[in-house]
Amino acid sequence: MTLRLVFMGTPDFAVPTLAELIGQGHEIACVYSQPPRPRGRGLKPDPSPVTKLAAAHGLAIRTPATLRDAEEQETLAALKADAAVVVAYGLILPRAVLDAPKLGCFNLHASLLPRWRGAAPIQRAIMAGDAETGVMAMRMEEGLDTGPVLLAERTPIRRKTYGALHDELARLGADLMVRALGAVERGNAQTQPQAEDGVTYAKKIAKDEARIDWSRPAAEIDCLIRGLSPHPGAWCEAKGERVKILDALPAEGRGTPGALLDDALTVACGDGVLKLLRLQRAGRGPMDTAEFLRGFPLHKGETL
RNA sequence: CGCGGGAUGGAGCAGCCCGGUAGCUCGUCAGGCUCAUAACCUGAAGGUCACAGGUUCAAAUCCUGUUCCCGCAA
Repeated sequence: MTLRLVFMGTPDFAVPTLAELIGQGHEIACVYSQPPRPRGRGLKPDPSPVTKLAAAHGLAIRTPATLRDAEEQETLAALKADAAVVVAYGLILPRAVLDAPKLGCFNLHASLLPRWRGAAPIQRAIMAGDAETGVMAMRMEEGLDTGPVLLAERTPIRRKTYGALHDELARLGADLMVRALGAVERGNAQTQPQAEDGVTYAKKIAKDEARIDWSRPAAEIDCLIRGLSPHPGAWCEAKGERVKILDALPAEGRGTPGALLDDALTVACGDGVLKLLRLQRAGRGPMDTAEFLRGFPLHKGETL
């Protein structure tokens, strides 16, 4: 039993799902992804992670800048797919596209909807200090992440970083989507409308959000650091140099916000203190506190 | 050619501008000391200073090219 699918996705988060669908033996009629954009050092155009995986498997690839024009929609409809699987694609799907696949379009979203609809659900959940998050497979509608849910999987956030949670959810999501499609294929998929209460939106991360304001409570800064680690990385300035903080642990204590309370990178915050555990200087690799201090001495009394 | 930083014993760095015996903080090993709070003392091993050319009596250090890593930006 296999389905004829169209896959739409772009970043690393979507890769495990595509890989799993290929592994399951589904027929991938075409893979849609964002066009190669100038990125990285040198601003050289680089194909998206999904594009690379699709290319490695010899799959048909399309990278339109938009799905709004009729010609592109006809091309899609001509594929006569059973279903479309959409994971972090990055383009709005117009009605015509949503209606093209026989069984519909299904989306994988990395949050416990209706909380954190939108672009950066994993980061926002951590930054907000949520106790748990998860992934959901839903049937797509025209609204932004508003469709009825088929399956969900939860996971506690604890002290996970964005990077760790991202990878975990990408794996859980891949498995979830395979199961959801299985139900769809058998015709016994159950869907449940999203709750009307508790809707929040996960806005994209703005660059000025990544700068640490030591006058904020330690617990809040801790969430900011984990939510942005390792990318793009919360940062502060030390000796006029930009330093990313990749991991830290809140503790008891008090002092002038930004002040170092010892020789081991314990920083005073607006409420409580934060022990910096892993950091990275511009141009250098990430390193633990002890290593960092050997090459970049910071002492009690200095201020970040 | 978007801007910029970096490559030095196992780790993190200094030295490079003002060429001339390779240094610091750790780690490792040996011995000593001490029964303990990331201990201390002594000693030792370990580096073709990313790679390839060039300049020079002499290059980690100056010049040229190459490779790799990273920050910004997107």
